[in-house]
Amino acid sequence: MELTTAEENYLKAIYHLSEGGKKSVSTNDIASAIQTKPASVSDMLRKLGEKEVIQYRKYYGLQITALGMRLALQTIRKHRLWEVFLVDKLHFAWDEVHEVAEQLEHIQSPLLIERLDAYLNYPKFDPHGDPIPDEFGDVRSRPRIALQEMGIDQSGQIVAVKDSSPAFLRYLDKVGAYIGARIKVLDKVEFDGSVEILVDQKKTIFMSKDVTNNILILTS
Amino acid sequence: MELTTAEENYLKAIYHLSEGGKKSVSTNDIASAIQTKPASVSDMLRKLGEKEVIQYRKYYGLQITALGMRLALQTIRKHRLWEVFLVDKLHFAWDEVHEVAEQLEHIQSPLLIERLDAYLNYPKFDPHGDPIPDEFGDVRSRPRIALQEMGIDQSGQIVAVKDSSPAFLRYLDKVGAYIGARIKVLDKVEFDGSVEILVDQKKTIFMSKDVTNNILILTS
DNA sequence: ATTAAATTCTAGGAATAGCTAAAAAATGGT
DNA sequence: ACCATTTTTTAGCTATTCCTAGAATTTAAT
Repeated sequence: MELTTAEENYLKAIYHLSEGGKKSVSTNDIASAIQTKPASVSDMLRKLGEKEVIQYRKYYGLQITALGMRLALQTIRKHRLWEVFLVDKLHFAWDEVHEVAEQLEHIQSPLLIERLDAYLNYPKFDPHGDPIPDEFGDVRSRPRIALQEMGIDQSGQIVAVKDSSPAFLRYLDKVGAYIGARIKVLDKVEFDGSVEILVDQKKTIFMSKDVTNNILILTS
Repeated sequence: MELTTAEENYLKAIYHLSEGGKKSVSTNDIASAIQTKPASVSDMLRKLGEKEVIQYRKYYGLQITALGMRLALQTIRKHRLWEVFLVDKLHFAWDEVHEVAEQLEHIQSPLLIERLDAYLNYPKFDPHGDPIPDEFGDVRSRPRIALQEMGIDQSGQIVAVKDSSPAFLRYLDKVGAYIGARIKVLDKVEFDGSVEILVDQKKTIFMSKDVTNNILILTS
């Protein structure tokens, strides 16, 4: 079963909104997620329902089907593999990859993705630390906690960011807090929640609570 | 000025047909080149005329403008760079690259192409030996002759193929006549026009006239 | 030069995907 | 339980790009 580019984008948004912990996904949510109008969303939901990638009951919510899940994960896999390519091979910055990957994810060629995956050495996480589903849609996610939740002397590795806005990513780059960096909590300030951390056993930096809440750590 | 994917494909076809030595490009030619109906072509020509990438007079032919030329060469540049990527990096075979490159060429990101070009080490020719235009649309083409036209003892390098059908490309791969191979003509058979050549100073192979007419050589 | 054949264009229609405006249904406050 | 607000859907339009059928124009043949 083939999906158009627009359908793939809707399905991906629906998947992300479903995973986001929300019990039910609303038409308005989807509309603002993909920058379109609710009326257009209604139209598309009907179509996605007919294609059986979602179960759709008018005025009530929708539920993504097993088929829909599989297709969404395929698109997400492609998106994240391309992001790895752009950053690792073409030296794009974190904040430059998204819109290009958004286009590349719609290229249709199973062989291409297979070869790209091999070429990148079967990466398990994208540059933002999000897991890359395998060809069957299986995602191996690791238990992660916010840097803010860590205790003094606890150490781990930066594996993801919650906020991936260009401004935030640029800040992280500047202070050397890249995905994969090994960090250790040296001190926490009670008063404002700011944290002092050691990065890669050599550089000490301070981060505000706003920042540490947005950095996810795989503890060790 | 922005072109849609469909417009880019028409313009590219028009460019190729114009370069093909034809004095004027017909609606039928375009239709068969891009596998569509003449009626659809007429429609599109009107639109391309309005966008001033071609000069179009109903019932008489069309002429590609300087603007159209520049845009067509940009698309061709992208197509050929992607082909190099697919073959050099992802180890695609000659006959597997075309349809994927056909999709990749429409990705819009000047930065991507700039980085890809650098990553591939600024290649001047694609895997079929066709020249890659630079960012300004300049093409440095080399004088090439058909293998069939070479004399005995003349040597050179395979730089392109006229017929790039999968069957032909597979045949070339099988006999070891890849793009870039250095060859020397050992003998020519008067009777049927077949040619005996030495490939890379080690392997001797026979090729029929049909084959040698489709292989282009940069003589040395 | 006139007619037949081929080519090319126009008209009208279908599918996709978006929009606005307005109707229908669900939700929330009192 | 009712009414107002919010959410969602439907209806009707627009634009793109393709199609078929048929009309207009050019070309080729006698």
